[in-house]
This record gives sequence, C-alpha cells and structure tokens, in this order.
Amino acid sequence: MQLYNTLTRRKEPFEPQHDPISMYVCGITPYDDAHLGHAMSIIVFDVLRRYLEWGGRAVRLVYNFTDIDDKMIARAHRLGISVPELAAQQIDRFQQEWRELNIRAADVHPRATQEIEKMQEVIGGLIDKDAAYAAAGDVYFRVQSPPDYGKLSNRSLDDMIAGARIEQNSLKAHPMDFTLWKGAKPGEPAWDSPWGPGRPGWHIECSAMALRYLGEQIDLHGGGMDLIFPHHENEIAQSEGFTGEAPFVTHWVHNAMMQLGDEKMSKSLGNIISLRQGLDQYGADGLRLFILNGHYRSPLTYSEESLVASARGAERLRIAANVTLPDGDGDFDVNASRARFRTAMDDDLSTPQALAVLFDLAHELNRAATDGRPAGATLALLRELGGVLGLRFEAPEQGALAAPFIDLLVDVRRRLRDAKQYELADQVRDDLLANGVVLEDSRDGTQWRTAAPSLESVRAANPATVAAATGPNGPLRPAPEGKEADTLRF
RNA sequence: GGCGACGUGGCGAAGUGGCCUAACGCAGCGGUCUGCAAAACCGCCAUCACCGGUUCGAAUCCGGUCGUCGCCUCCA
Repeated sequence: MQLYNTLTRRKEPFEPQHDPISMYVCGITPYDDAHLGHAMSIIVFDVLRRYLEWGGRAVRLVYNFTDIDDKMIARAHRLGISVPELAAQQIDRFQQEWRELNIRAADVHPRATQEIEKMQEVIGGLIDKDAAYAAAGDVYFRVQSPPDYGKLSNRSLDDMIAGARIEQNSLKAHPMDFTLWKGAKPGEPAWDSPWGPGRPGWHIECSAMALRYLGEQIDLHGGGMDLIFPHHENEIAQSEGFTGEAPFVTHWVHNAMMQLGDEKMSKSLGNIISLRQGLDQYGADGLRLFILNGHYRSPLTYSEESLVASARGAERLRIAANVTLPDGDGDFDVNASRARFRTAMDDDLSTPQALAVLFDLAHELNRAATDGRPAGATLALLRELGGVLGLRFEAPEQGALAAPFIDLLVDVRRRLRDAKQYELADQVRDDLLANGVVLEDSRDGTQWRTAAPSLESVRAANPATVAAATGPNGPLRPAPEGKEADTLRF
C-alpha cells in the first residue's frame, strides 16, 4: 500500500521489514480527560493496524503512556493526589473509553515510569558518545551532534532559532539542546541516576520504549502532526545517536489535528468536548464515521452538525447491517466491492472512499430486502469491511432500566391502535420520540430503537453538559485567549 | 519572519488531465409503502474561490489575485 511518509514528504510504498510489522504510536500524557482530538489519532492508527492485519500481516503495536512530566506533577499537586494515583486513575478512564470506542488494545502499553532503567541506559550511551552532556544535575542532548538534525520537520537549526522563543539557559551548549534528564526539584517525584536524582525529559521515554519493545529500527511510527517537532525530531536524534543505526523509523505517519469551529466555540469552555461526552452523545460508530469521513492528513473541524450527520450515517449502516433477508448469498458482485475498498485503503488510507463502499453495500442490502432477494454475501462483506474500520453496527445501549418500560408503552400503544384510537397511539409514539426512542410499525409488530441524536437535542443538551465535561477532575483547560480557531489542546 | 496545507452542492467530504454535466454521507424536495408516521425504496438537487495561460481536452497542470488554516512553545 501507499502511505505518506513525513520523513520524505511524499506517498511511498509501505514496505515493512519486520514480521510482525513493528509499529509504535505515541500515546498520551494521562493528566486530564481525553477529548475528540485524541480519539481522532487513536482511531486513525487503530484502523491502520486493523487494515494491515486484514491484509494478512501480523502487527506488533506499542502504544505508550507518558505518566511523568510537568503537567502530571502540576495536576496531581492541584488535586492533592500523587502522580502515580493520577496516572492510574486517568489511564483507567482512557482504557475504558478506548474499549467503548472499539479500539483494539496494543500488544504492549508501556508506561514511562516503568522504563526508567532503559532511559538511563540510553542517556548514558549518548553521553559516552558525546551526543549528550551532564550539567548541574540535568542532562542535555547536543542537537549539533547528529549531522541531519531537523530532517523530519524539514527545518534547520537556524530556522528554529529565528522563529522560536528560546529561553535563556546558560547550561546549554546550544540554545536548541533539549533535556534528557531533569535534576530533581524539591517535592517532585525523582529517581536516582548517575547524574543525580531526577526524572526523564519529555522525549527520551519514547526512544527507550521503542528500542526496548520493537528494536533498533522500526517499520512505522505514528502520532499527531503536532508531535513532528520537537518530539519526533528529538526521538530520531536520540535513537539514532544511541544505536548508530539509521533510519530509526522507516515510515513516519502523522494525522492532522482536529480543530474547533468558530470563535464562539473556541472561547467557550463547554464546547471543548470530551471523548466521554462524544461517546455518550454520538456513539462509538458515530464518532468513527465522523473521523473516517475525512482523510487522516486533513484537518478536521469539530461541529455539532457534522457529528449529528455522522451519527445518522452510523444509524443507516447499522440498520442495513441488521436487515432481514431470505437465505442465500445473492448475486451481487461482492468481489468488486472488496477490491474497491482495498484500492481506497491502499491509497494512503483513503477512508472516505472506503466508507463510500460500505454505504453502497448498505444500499444494496436495503434494495435486496425491499425486493425480497437474498444477499447474504453482501451482508457478510459489509460486516467484514465494517470490522476493518472498527465499526460494530450495534445499537447504542438503552438503559437496561428503561427497556421494560418502553416495551410496556409499545404494548399499550398496540392496544390503542387495535382499538383504532390513533390519536392517543400517536401521542405515545411522539412522547417516546421526544425521549429518544423511535418506533417502527410493520406487519410483524412494532420495533423500537434508540434515535440518533438530532441537532436540536444535542444543542439543548450541551449547555447542561458543560458540567459533565468538567468531570471529577475539574474543568478542562480553557482554550487560550486571542486565537480565532484553536486546535484542541490537551 | 521560516516551513507547510487548503478553498468542490445548504453542510461534511471524495475525486489531481478525458470513464466528472463530479463518489459517498447529512439535510431538503417529490413519489412508493403506512391509519398516520418511521425505516427502506424510486426520483430530484453543484460545472469545482476568482482571473489569465498550457492542452484536442482541466475541478485536476502553470502563473497571478483574494480568502482560510496549521506548525515553528506543552500538545494526539
């Protein structure tokens, strides 16, 4: 398949050298709740992994948690809990949300705090090669040591200095030198090291974890575009400096950022929607459709309209994936559809086109159902390809408590209809709809299902969900002032 | 200032030289079905920011204009 490679800035054939394919995706810092931007990244790489496996390749995926850094410390301090407590709590939440999103677990989920030894080994190795130096309890990486520093982000050290606001630090040999090890400050978590007590710098954990779990050269490394510089640039510098092997990663894959819509939204705290809230309002398939409807390298703008449309689309697929058909495969050309799907996905993971194939299959299924034709093979293919995209085609859960009462109302309404008391029967139906339950009458009786959210219902719900988005950990960080349209920030 | 992306129907979004009078989804409109609905089905709804050029032929290539956005700082 062709995959865009950030390193070469063009689409290239993806030719993994390892079996299983070694794949590393930068995870999150578990200091606050996940939002839709995180969902975008994790869904994209979940789909890439599923697609590779569907193509018959084995994949070894590592997805890390960076559970120690300044934000972790600050947050834990504010909450009055320890950093490990904060990490444990947030990682639990993430993993619960990942499960609901139908994200397949990685093979390894390393945590920075459990990889200190490996990090120190790498730091020590870099010092030995004079690619790093200790200074007053800190250790810095020498950006002038690699001959090609800046190759991933496509910029020179001069450019970086010109544009960046560099804080003065006389300990550094070069202003862009970055920290590998931070000397401990009072009250902060610290580990012993040859350079004194301290904690790892931001980038070193990923080098250490990738090296430890995947080896010196890996096939694919993923993450959000915002990580290209400095995080991934520095990861390359550290890893290649340490091993002496290049390239550290043959294929770098980055997803574009999710953005907030208009000014109003960016200024308003309540509109930065959490993953929890998104899951509750639009369902896992709805969220996936929203993200997969665009290409992973194009920025995606959050809007309630789009999410509602995606949730409706998910409902359409779900209904088609659950149609009742006569037995038999039918004569629809499923191989053509399968090939179309593969062609789309092979072209730099073109999920918008892949999704179009699923909708065409859904259409064919509905036609078959209308005509009373068999289409078992079409149904099987829809479910199979849906699986590659991580779609489940399951109804959002209706509270188990409510179900018996809904059944009861449906039955009461049946009696009213039998008695031709249509006005009352319709009243029951309307009232249920107002509560998010759709009734469908047919010859075989009445079915009910949870309604996809309407724009009105979402808008009505959102002011109230500001509090929900706030969660037990305090409010999500407000968007910075002075920007018209902000990237969702964590 | 440096690096980069983008502008396609009411909305989202594919398509990067002829199969495009432009996929797919949402919304809308007309019809079928239905007690009425819902779902589904049938049908309808764009000439691709603007200007100029290249070409037998351009949404797709080149130049210009206008507009939008991202990264360069913690960030998926």
